Amino acid sequence: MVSKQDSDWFPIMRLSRYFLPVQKENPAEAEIVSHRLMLRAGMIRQASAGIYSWLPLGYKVLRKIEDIVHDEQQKAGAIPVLMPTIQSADLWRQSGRYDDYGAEMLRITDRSDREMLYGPTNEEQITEIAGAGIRSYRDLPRILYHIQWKFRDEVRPRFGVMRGREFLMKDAYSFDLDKDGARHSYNRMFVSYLRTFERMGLKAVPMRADSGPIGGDMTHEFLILAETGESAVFLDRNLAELSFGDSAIDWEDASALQGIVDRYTASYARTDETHEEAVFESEVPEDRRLTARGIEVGHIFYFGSKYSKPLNATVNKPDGEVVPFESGSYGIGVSRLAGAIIEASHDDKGIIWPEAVAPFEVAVINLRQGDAEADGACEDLYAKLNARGLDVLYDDRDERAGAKFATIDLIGVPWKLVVGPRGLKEGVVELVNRRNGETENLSPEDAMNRLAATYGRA
RNA sequence: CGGAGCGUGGCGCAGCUUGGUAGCGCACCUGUUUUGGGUACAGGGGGUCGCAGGUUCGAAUCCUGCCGCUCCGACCA
Repeated sequence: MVSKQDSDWFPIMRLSRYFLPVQKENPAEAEIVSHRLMLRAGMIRQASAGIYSWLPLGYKVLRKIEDIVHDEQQKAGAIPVLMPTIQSADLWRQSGRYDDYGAEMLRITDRSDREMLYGPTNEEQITEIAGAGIRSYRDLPRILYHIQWKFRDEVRPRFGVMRGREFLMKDAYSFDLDKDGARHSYNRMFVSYLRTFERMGLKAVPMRADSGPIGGDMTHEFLILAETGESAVFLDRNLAELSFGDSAIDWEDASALQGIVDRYTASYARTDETHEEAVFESEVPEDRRLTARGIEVGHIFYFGSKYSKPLNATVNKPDGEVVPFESGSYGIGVSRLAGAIIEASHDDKGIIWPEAVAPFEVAVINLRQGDAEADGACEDLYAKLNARGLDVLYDDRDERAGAKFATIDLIGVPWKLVVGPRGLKEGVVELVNRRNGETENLSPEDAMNRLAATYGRA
């Protein structure tokens, strides 16, 4: 488990002083459940088509998702950088994509009539950076990544942040001397993705992607299984049951990584784009054939010297030969994940956040605001939970119990600590699990210990 | 890009056909009441009716143009 994040950025919170514009009614424009819930829970507000502001609650979730992605990228050996959103057209002319990319690319001219663009992706830019900074085979391999806003002028933005025009993406780029090295880098990212999504409480399955003009087997999409997914997916049920748990990984051991990748790619798993029914039926026994829907949250591919060649990003080999980098790129839709997690985890009351990405880890609910005993007990719990490193929201609004439960359930806090005069007379508070509704009456101390243990805090 | 539709307080909507100076529910404010899963009553604040032009004594309503947004389909983290 991650430790409580960024407490300086996200100070402890009591709801009476927070900014949480929740709505009782469904916005008319929101068709899918994650979009509806994000609007109702006050996570986002639309600025224009496919462009959103992230309000405090949504921003907090986004940051928690980012934290996990950062952590897993770096564990896998990738190095963080930050490239600009605005790029010069020149680089894109060199790679030949300035004309190829078409209307999806937002083009801008500055005051000197220079042609600029709001980056839809960063292959050109990172290749230029790597080319300038890496001269020798001794400097390889390297994987650089950043998490940055992208803009793609989609013809039809929809589904809230699931397909916005502006979106936050983690994109990593690998640089290797040869194809074997590139495969190792590819496998690092492959395994990193499995861990990343698993940590977020998601079941993401790698599926063979359309390899396009480059060809080869080194391209996979990672899809979360969710009823409302955009793509139909076909897979061996066994794949959906694989998991890492806590097992350690030796990222430098190329053959070990290859073993993991092989295990996850041994069984049939494809989207409707590459699906072949005959192959599906011959490779997967009938009782293991799973047909479902999925949301694409990651995409990795190897593209060799597609960019290094035209951009002249080269490196010296031991024998003095000068060769272009062998590269791949590896994307995770960070802002999309916020929506995708909700698609995969909600009920009719609202969002059910997996603990690792929940905006708040526990909500203290005061059933009788203004009652001296209840107020005192809540303040005490609030202070102590904070001191123990838990991300706690105290619902201290002067509202009835029902309104508090409705709000807290809507915004999906995984645990509720329910405090009222009645329970306090017996010396207990209620610890309620959002997902299954299970309730336990515990002493305040026991309840806090239980929460700390759940989140791996002292 | 092809097809359909919608813009009226923060949200959900009615009013438009048949022009007469804007209404309902939620939310918000005040008071009373209530208090262990969205209390009840009373009072109240808030809207250039997307924008511009036109017709008319008078336009949310009719006409023209523009802008914005959504949905279905083809394309993508």
